[in-house]
Amino acid sequence: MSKDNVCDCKCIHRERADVAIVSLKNIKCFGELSNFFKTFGDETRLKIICILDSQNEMCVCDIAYSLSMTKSAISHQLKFLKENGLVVSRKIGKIVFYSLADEHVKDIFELGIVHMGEK
Amino acid sequence: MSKDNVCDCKCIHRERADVAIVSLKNIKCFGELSNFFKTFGDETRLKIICILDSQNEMCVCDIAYSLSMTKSAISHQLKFLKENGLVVSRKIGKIVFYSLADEHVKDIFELGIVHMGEK
DNA sequence: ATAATAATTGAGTAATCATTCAACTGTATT
DNA sequence: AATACAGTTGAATGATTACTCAATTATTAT
Repeated sequence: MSKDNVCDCKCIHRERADVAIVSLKNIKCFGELSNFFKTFGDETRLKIICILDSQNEMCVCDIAYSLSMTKSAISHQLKFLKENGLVVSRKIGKIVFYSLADEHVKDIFELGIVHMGEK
Repeated sequence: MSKDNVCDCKCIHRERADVAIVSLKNIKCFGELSNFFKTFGDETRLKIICILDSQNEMCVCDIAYSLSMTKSAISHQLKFLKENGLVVSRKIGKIVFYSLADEHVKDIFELGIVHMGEK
């Protein structure tokens, strides 16, 4: 789509739009940030986060068992979670233990729970 | 997939899995909660949230102009945002003004920004 | 009534994504 | 060396989804 004729409207509140455009320019990381939130936006991944929120660390096997899903499916999702900075892992022998990356992940997850409770 | 043979592993930490299963059972709303987070997980929607975070309220037209997108595309996303409880709207004449639904939405968005900043 | 405009809607499409399946890697045990 | 098992990986597939386009609704102005 061409940038020229992209908005098919006579903008009503030009000043407001200008403020909006400035606030958009202040944030450099919409792509990364939306990926971060997208990671919370899947039921399976959210359940993994819930599990890791209740335990210090869990291996792939335990998570798969707890969710009645295959190790493969869980491993794919853990990769997604790791790539987007929500979990970290450490390997001991054959076993890989996963845990939440930091307090922000806990905070955001728990804020979501509170939000649901208040509806 | 049958529930019986769903996890292809010999579970290593049975006690941990049992704790995990209990913590999963405590939360009734994974579907709704993942939809709530999913709404933050798209670049366009996140920009709309950013805009509404910087202004009390904005009409569809202004948002479309600010993002160089069509009113139709924005309207579809606003519908998604509204259905998942992130925005509210009020109509004045022909114009529909949208704003963030509550403080939780602001909090989660701003927590995300902080999280990005610390990486 | 007619025209103009803000916004919504539904169908269509291309892109993205969650899970499955089968093959594979790395580590420990015998 | 051979076997077993925890975990990963890539391709395939069916489902979901973001945006476009064209048509439509609701409101205001002439």
